Amino acid sequence: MMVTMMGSLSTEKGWKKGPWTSEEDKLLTEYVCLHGEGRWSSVSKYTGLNRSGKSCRLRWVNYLRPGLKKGQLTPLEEETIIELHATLGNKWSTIAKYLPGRTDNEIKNYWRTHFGKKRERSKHEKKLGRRKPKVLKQKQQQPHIVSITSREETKNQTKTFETQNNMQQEMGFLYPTIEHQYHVPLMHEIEGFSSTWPNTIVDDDDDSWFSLWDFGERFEDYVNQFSKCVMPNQATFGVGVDSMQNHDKTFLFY
DNA sequence: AAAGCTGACAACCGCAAGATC
DNA sequence: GGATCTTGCGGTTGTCAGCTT
Repeated sequence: MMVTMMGSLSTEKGWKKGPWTSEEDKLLTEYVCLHGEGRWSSVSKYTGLNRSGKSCRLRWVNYLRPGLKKGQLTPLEEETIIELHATLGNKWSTIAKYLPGRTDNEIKNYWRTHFGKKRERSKHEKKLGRRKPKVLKQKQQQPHIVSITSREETKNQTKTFETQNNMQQEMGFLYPTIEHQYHVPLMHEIEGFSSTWPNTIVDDDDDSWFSLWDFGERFEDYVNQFSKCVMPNQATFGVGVDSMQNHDKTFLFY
């Protein structure tokens, strides 16, 4: 039998589920103030809250914890997410470490909203035989997309950069773990690049994800910088030619 | 005006790893 | 050393508001 997820149902153990009330929030907040974070399974015992430890932790981490930023992500945060996802993949908690005040859940939702569904829709359209590139909503206000490299110019230039573990890094950010002190430059940290993410068209091709980006004259510069950097969990980083019809752009794939 | 669609968000689930008994 | 418990993570789904048709 299908169980309604969001309704105020109780589990077999008797835990309440569904949206939290302000009273429940208050009880949980008081508990954390007194006992600190952790010991989530004890929350119900001390507060009378009929919520599982898991549910309490999630509510605290994603909604009640002090210092959380509310509201829309800034363009810089969006850019950071996109770039980190390109290197880290779906490591939402790791990505969240670079965005103070933002939760992994929030970032995950953002990504799925802006890219996941577009991919699904793209696949759907592919089935229907009408593939069209989709311009990201946030980028539509930016200037028109400029062709970077012609199809003919890059047709036979597809190349792959193996990740390199011991490169001396000069720009970008550091991964937090000791064993991954890699340095990957963010777009805006490369001299000459805009502080905002370039115009982007998103589409999918099987299970890979790629973008068409307007790098202007600095495309090769960025590729060279990026290819010097270690990309954890990514086997390759490459440059190829857009395979979509009617598009003559260079793209990056992961 | 109503129905359908879409994006944003909150919250649950399963699983895995680490901690504790 | 094994069983159990706790915690954290990533994936998924339901709801709702706003937009489009």
